[in-house]
Amino acid sequence: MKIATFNVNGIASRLPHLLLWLEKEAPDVVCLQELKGIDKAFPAATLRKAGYGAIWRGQQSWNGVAILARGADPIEVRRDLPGDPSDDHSRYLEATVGDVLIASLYLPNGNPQPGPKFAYKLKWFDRLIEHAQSLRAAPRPTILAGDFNVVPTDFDIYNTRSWKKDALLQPQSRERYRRLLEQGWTDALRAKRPEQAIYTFWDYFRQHWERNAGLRIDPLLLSDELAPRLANAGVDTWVRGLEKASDHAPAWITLDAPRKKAGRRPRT
DNA sequence: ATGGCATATCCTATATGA
Repeated sequence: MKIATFNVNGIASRLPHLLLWLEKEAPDVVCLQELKGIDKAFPAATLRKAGYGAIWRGQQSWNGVAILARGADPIEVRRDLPGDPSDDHSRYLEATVGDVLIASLYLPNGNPQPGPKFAYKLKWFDRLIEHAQSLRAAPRPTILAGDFNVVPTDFDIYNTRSWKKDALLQPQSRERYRRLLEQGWTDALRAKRPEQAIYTFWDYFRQHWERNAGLRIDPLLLSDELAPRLANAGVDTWVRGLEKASDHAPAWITLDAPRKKAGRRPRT
């Protein structure tokens, strides 16, 4: 089973890339972020023709998240992060696909900092930590995937020099990410490739892609029911190299089939 | 300290992103 997350930076502009990638890599479940369009503009029929059922929560111009499933329809569990009824950004969507609970999330960027946007980011992060804790309380295979807008450590960026004051590297952001992981989530790509420089974002400026000057900000977090099943993990960097690409590339994991429960084996 | 580029929209200009 292959599960991926991809910040498309505008699904209308990126639809050709999305379809090409789906066809080539055939992920079973996909979390999308930054749809940047209203619900009515979501290309559900086109994705259906490509073999994917979908749920989505759009928004005019900004944000927007979706969950796709190959040959299946994700069953929506929630479309809001709890904790602030006044928050109307489309940044969180949660569904079940088979026996897996999966969340597609787009954490606020938070720049410039300090300021109201950074305060919103930290508050949103606190709400995520609280909700994630409640998810951990249930014994169910769970994945949190998306654009977390945090560079977890200095190893997750090509060079910190011009990013020291950026919201993505602030101690407050990193401390929250660490606190989230401490609940018992496994950062799949880092767990699988502890010594490797892995990036999922290369900004459009200053030829960052050409220089592989990237950031790793699109993780997939696994609950402890799933961590032992982690088989492989990677980034489809070829998508970032396409003409008119998103500034993010899809990140993915593969999971082994669940182990048969001991004692349930039929006698031969 | 600024800007480089890309996207979307109330589009010869502005807001947002990371």
